[in-house]
Amino acid sequence: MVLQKRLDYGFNGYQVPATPRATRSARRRGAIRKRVDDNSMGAFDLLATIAGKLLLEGESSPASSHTSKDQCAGTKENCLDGDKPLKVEPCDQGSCDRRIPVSDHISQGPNQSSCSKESPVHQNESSVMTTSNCSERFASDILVSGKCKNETGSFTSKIEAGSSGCREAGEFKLDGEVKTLIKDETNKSAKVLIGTGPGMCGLEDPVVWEGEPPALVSSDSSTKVPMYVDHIPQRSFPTSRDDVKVVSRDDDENSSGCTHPVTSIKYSRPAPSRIGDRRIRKILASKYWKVAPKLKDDIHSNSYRDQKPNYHNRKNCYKRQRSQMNIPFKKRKLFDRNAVLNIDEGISREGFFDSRGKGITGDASCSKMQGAAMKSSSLAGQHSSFQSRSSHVKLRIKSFRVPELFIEIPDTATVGSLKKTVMDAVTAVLGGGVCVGVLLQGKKVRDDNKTLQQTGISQDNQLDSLGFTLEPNPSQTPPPLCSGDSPRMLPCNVLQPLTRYPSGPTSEASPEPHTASLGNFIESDHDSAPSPTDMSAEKSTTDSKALVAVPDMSVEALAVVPGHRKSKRFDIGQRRIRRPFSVAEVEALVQAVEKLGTGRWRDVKLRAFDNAKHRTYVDLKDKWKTLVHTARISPQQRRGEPVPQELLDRVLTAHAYWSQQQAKQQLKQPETCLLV
DNA sequence: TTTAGGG
DNA sequence: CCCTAAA
Repeated sequence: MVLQKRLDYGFNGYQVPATPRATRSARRRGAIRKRVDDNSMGAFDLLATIAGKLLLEGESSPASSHTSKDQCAGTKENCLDGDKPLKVEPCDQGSCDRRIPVSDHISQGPNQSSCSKESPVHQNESSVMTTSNCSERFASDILVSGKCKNETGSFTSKIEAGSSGCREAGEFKLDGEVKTLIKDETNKSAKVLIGTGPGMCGLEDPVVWEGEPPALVSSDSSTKVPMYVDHIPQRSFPTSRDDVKVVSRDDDENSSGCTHPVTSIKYSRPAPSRIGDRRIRKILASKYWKVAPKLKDDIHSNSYRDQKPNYHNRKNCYKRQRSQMNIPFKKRKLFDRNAVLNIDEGISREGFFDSRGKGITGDASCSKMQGAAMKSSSLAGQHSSFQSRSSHVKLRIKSFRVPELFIEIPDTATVGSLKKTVMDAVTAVLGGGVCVGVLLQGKKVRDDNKTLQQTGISQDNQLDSLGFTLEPNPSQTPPPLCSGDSPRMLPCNVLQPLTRYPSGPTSEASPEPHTASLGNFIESDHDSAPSPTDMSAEKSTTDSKALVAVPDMSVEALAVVPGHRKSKRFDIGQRRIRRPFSVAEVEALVQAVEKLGTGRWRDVKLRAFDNAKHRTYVDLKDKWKTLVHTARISPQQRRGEPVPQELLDRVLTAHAYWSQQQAKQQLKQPETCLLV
């Protein structure tokens, strides 16, 4: 029996808690999360190998600072006109390398503050700080591309001009495929938000707004064929765009929770980055970057003087970028925790290559994964000229496609903040754990251990068909082969983006400005949000279609992986996004506690937050704890959204009441038990 | 799984 | 919010 006594408590009526549940059969809590970090990955070998042999025409990818600078300038000039809605802001002239231009821009937006603050913080945390050129570059590129797209026709030409300069610099370039992109846009319901001006169209490609809750699925992005600035015959692989679907966890869902005024970025990649929590409302379509990094034979050697410095810079950049990322706290945290290191290192040297390699544990896994996660990019590898020495293969990668990114940003955000957001997203992707995939004649080369010779990559005729892809971190989608848990994956996880849904369970919640936009998503709160897995699957499927070359694998991989993937990788180590309780939620909580008392959090949850999946009874309990604390401290000491004093008073009253009750009950309990 | 608390 | 010991 359960004894419930009705107390006279003034409130609606408190009830004595039912008999302690303690009696319930105890369950084993067993789940232990273990986090495994696995460094060992062989996958990367292949890349490394290639990288080692790649010769970059230009300079090393890291591009010397000056080059980068040039590039920026070039881009700017060429691509941007002042009038265009989006301007690419090149970094300040010389300073490009040093600072992230974006940040500068950002200043305008509310975000800025956060950014600035954060960055330092991160730095401290990570201990790594540096300016990065990279970020800037990316940003600029991206912007440019977007712009380019708008302009389309003209665009191309412009770019080229610019690009030429850029290239030399060895920087990344974007290509825009106008046509394709446009199409995509069409397909997508999305609208470009970013640009305000009519001219904004360019944005479209880059940024797509999705009407739907971002969390879920991005529409399949159509494949796009990247154009290469180079003019080189573009082989376009119709790679599918990676659509990334953001997976959101239930928990993450509510956007309302998002407090970040600024923007949150989600990584499109399903991958496990722990980093991201953010969910995105707006999507940036992935863009293609062009990377014109040039690698020298020796990775080590990249020590060409210039390069070397670059190397460092790059590394720094990445780190910094991370630090800067807007990514919500959680994300950052994740980053920090995880594996930042891994990735960074890789990148630093080789640029993308490394990073990926590192992240990826195994090639095979990667490829598979990639399918699942995103197919990311097609490689633009144009042609590689072929080896001068018998033993070396020269490859020139003209562009990389960036995985699709989802970005959430308030309409009120400034262009500068948008830029930054995009940059951060890109950075996150890169830094987070992009994997490099190698395609040969459209097929993925899975075996990392094979030599170029063995794979045929070194053959002249093959070079043309050699492609590289940037893939989301596999970690998310562990290859079927790997046991789900396989430690390997973990490393990848780092990257895994967390997505956050904007929607707040109880609509009431969303305090944020975005809210309006988010409003649509509210439902997503309720878990309606598709699971990442699903998304990935779909996406992958789509992608696969799009991708001519690599289709099967990806599909398969997807198919296999999907189900499990999410849960595990995702969860592992992932910290839920912070979702401050809204006043309405607090009110509901208080009311429920008044009625049910403390100690019955499950009931409270069921009663008042049954539809708020992201609020667990533990959360409610914790919230109550904090409410009690908050109620006891002076208003000046309180932080966050102010809770009406009235509620706090109720909290104290109820808390006192139930505490007393509990005490009584304890005394009586023995009897009760007997009775029962 | 749920509670209860510390971190 | 997370993590965990206890129940």
